Amino acid sequence: MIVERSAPVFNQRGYAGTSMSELMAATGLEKGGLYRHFESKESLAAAAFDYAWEEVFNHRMRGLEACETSLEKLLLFLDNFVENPPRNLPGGCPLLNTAVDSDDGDPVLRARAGAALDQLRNSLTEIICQAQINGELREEIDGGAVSVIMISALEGAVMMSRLKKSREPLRKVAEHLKQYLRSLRP
Amino acid sequence: MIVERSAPVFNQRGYAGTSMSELMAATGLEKGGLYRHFESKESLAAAAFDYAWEEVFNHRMRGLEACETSLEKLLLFLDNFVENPPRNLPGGCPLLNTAVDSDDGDPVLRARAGAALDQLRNSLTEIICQAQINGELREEIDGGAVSVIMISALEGAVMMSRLKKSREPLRKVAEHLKQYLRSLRP
DNA sequence: GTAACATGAGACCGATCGGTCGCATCTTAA
DNA sequence: TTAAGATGCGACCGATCGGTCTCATGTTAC
Repeated sequence: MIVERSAPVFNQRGYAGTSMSELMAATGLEKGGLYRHFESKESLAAAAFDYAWEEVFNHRMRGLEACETSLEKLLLFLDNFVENPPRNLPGGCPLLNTAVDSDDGDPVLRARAGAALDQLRNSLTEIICQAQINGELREEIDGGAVSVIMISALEGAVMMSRLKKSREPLRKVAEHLKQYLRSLRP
Repeated sequence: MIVERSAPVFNQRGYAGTSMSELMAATGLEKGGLYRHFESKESLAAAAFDYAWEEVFNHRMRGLEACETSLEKLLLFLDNFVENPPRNLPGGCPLLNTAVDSDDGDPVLRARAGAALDQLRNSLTEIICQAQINGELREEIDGGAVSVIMISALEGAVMMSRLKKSREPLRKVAEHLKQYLRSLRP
């Protein structure tokens, strides 16, 4: 419950921008209650990120196992990405937020973000690889490069969409990526 | 000079993560000297962002006026983007950093980031539009959408490259965008 | 019933936060 | 030479920071 209620605060305000008193307000606990379960603000932030990322990752992967083809999985992934994120997790993508927040700072959070990126990249690469085996995508394409391109474009679009408070950038990028994936068919 | 020396600190550590004492150390001034020229930390951060963005924007646009065709301008823009950024401005792209930092927070910085994004998007859209007039790109493509796609992919790649401390994502994305632009020729 | 443990409150800590202000010093122009 | 303005120092302010500790109150097992 502490992690669940802290995650949105960290995700919206960033690590340095979040104070223990805000976490006290969000959880309804006093300082002693919080430090009973976490030895530091940093370890709570790490746990909150892990929780937030799991939520977001599962949301993006929802329903993929029901797809008949690997290409459909990739298209559904794009739809999931553009769709409203879990409403209990405002503040945008935790991976983007934490990566930008920590890339010159906290090594603990930075490592968490790096692991999350690896997980996402590996998942996409695996689907693309399977699509190649199935003959849905050309054999000569580099699955790793395609997933880097997809993730970059989507995360950059999250930044733009949030800054402009408009889903338009995300939609345009997802549409472009769909077209791109179709262009990779044999 | 204050702005010049403060900009890298804000860019690396973020707004909330930067303290006045760090700015004092970076500028060599005491607190009184700083507040003589800026009424608050926020107004200094805004000035520092404007400076940082101008540096980065100029760096990305460097040499474009010497290109013979508009398509060459777009390709040079991509090369500039991937190339090492101004060495006096560590911490990655100020637009990405400030957008992610402020999208749920400080409205002053948020507005600055929004204006920077508009400037970049308009500049690219204008080049694309000119390329269409020149017959270098097909007429039916949406220049605004293409610039959104380019910026999204590049900024997302900045996040990945910085998190992984590797230029590979940026290079892959730039290569993909070059190929994408070529596919848009008549 | 009671001993052992888990949980949380909240007073307290030194350090640091962003910000103010009076004063000394420097620069400039007449 | 000197008056006026510009500049910067650094002590100082109250508030808040992350973190600790003691003590009271559950909760559980025997």
